[in-house]
Amino acid sequence: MAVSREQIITAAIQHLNTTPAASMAEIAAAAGISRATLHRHFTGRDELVTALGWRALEDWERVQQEAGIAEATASADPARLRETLQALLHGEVAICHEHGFLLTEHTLPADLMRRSDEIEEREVEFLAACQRAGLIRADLPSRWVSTVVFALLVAVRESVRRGDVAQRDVPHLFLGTFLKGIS
Amino acid sequence: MAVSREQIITAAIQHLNTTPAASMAEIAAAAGISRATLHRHFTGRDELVTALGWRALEDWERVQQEAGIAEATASADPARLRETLQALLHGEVAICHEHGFLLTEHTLPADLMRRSDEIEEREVEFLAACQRAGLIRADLPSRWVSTVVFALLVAVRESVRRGDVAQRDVPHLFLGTFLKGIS
DNA sequence: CTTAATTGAGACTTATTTGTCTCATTGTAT
DNA sequence: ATACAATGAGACAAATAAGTCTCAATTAAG
Repeated sequence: MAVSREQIITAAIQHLNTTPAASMAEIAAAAGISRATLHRHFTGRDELVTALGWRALEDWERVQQEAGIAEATASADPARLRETLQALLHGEVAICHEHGFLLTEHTLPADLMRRSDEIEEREVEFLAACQRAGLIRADLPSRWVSTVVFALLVAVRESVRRGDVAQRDVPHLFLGTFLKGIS
Repeated sequence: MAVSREQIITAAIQHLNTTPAASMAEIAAAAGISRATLHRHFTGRDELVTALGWRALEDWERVQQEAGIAEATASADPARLRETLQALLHGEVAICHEHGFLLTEHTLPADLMRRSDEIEEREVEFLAACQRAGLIRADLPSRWVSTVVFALLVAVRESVRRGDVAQRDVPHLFLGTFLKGIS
């Protein structure tokens, strides 16, 4: 049966998450296709990794949209912001396992990075709205809060990978730690 | 002038932190020595990276010892534990900038990983003592707390690298976020 | 000053990976 | 059944980096 481009991307993400330095041959094998076919879909490794990057951004943006952060930011309504924050963080926990490998990639094209900055910027603005609404301490730089979210997702990823915490406990631990800290 | 093995290690750490995929030639250039000399000190890339790993563990353990976590853990004295926790976290913030590149290395030898586990275990035990003393919430798994520390150090690293927060604000942000969360 | 050790520069081989190409095979649509 | 498209397998060249070696130059020690 034919393996679609999207399926290749999915398989590549999964494999690169466990083996970030995998060769094209390994990735092809992981996707269940030949190396030649992989090269028919993606000119080279760069194009493949770039495609994975765009997929990651799509997922991230989808989570933002499904949570409705733009509308919540505009509304400035504390109750709505709280709901949206919950939804956003839950969504991000759900997808964080797939995109950790991007941390080690340093050859991503400028337009992808620009898009990434845009999406992050939207999140920073949302978090700033949460701060103005009193949901998040106002004495912290919004960008720091955003980076903390990102870092805690790294913690989630690591913990699950090592088996320290059960997958189902993760959202609760994550949210609790994020909001209330550890003391 | 002669460049010592320790100096090479230091230079290699600094360079690999900005360019994790650097070749031996690049590392040699960064250390100000020739490729041949680099190979006289380290049989191969593996041996070099392993040496960097040991250096990182040394630094980590030194921070633990200077903070005195073993004694504090044994004492079970809340006041002492609080002091020690502060010292530990400050020390770890100070060294976290140097060892981020290890995240992308996957060829570290078993004995190094074992040593890493030992040092981490000591930290987990210390954090557990902090929990028993009421400094840290007892409803969180100690290992999760340990991973959160690690993750927040990632956030510190990222924030400083991107220039989002000033270096001098970092310890305060880090400690505040860790202990009290963001709400 | 002389000698020994260390280093730098560069040539060289080897290994790995990438990217291209060909051709036989498989699967599918008409 | 036939023709067309996609795939798999493998050969091949090019690129990159690792690792080894030699030799001249530099440095340090006596």
